[in-house]
Amino acid sequence: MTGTQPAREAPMTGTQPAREAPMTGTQPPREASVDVIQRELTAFARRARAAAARVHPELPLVSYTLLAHIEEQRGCRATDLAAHYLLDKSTVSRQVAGLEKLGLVERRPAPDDHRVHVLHPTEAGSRILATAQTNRLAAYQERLKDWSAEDLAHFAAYLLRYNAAGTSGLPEGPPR
Amino acid sequence: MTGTQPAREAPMTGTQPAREAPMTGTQPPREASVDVIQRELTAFARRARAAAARVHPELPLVSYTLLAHIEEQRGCRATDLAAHYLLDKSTVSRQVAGLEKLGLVERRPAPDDHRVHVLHPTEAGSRILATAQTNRLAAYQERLKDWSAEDLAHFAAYLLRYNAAGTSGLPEGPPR
DNA sequence: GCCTTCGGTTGTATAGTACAACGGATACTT
DNA sequence: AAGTATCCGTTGTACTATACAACCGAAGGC
Repeated sequence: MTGTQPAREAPMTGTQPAREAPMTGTQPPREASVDVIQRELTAFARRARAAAARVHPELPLVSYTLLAHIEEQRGCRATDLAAHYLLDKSTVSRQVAGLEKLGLVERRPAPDDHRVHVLHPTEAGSRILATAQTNRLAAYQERLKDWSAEDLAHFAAYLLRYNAAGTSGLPEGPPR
Repeated sequence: MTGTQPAREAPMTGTQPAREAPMTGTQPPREASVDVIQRELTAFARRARAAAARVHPELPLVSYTLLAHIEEQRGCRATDLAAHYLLDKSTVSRQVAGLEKLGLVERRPAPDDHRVHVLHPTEAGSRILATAQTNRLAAYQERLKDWSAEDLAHFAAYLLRYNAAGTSGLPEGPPR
């Protein structure tokens, strides 16, 4: 497959030599870069589940993610989770129910609005989350051990920037 | 680290000046960067399925991915797909069966080894893949429209570099 | 006080996936 | 040559993740 550690200045793979633009500025063609980004992010997404299962087999991927978000937000509603991860509320409902049954989160009725359940990690939830997070982080550290601090910072910034768009507004696509 | 990470919303977003870390004790925020990377990639993975469904509702995410890989490789075996995406061979077998039933791939027995099926996209497969790819690319173009060509190239390079590690060797984790 | 909206649950259906057991084919060893 | 191990793939079974639709109860608007 993609050999090893391709030079970071040559992002175009696939079938395009992208030769048609001398471009004077050594600009790697926008479109080729976008194509690579698309492909690589997709490949990552496809592997994510299996990777997560290896890193923290005790906590399924979705549970981990939702629990992490709950803790991160210091309590949130199911609807927030659904919006953040583009999930149906029924999915979130069941996930949360599962987490509750496992004793990892608790639902507190909101005092002002009797409809909402504010979700909080329990003691056990925080604990298991912490260890999962540790394992996870260790795996990433291992994988990224050859990266310079500068590259890491840049990569992180790019990912943040990428994800920052479209987490709430659903900018694209029909309502399916 | 107990659950909550230290610097979670990293101060750097967008295009950031990439100053050389002064390195003198203070902060190569390596760990913080890795944490952000971990978090953001996970968030992306969680949204990928829904996003894919919006972009090309006709072709399920997995089918799309596998088909794309088949075409990209100009024919490959089921085992290659399994290795590349960390999937069980049974999963791949069923996925491929589905693609075949849809008339999108065909299995040709390899002449030299009678065990393997070499997978190739059919005409229809290439066609539907092309349109899906177009939609997908358009969505990414839209999302990344504010990025400079340089940033795109860098981001693409980082993703390639990230994914290049560990696609084959399974460097981490016990066999569960 | 109705109707609407909102947050959430439950019913039902469908992908996607893993693991285990197996079958057929090839390769390795003696 | 025979026997064994190995590899590629399929099938049986079970479970997770997910969506959509129908629903319920609580707020809110008029």
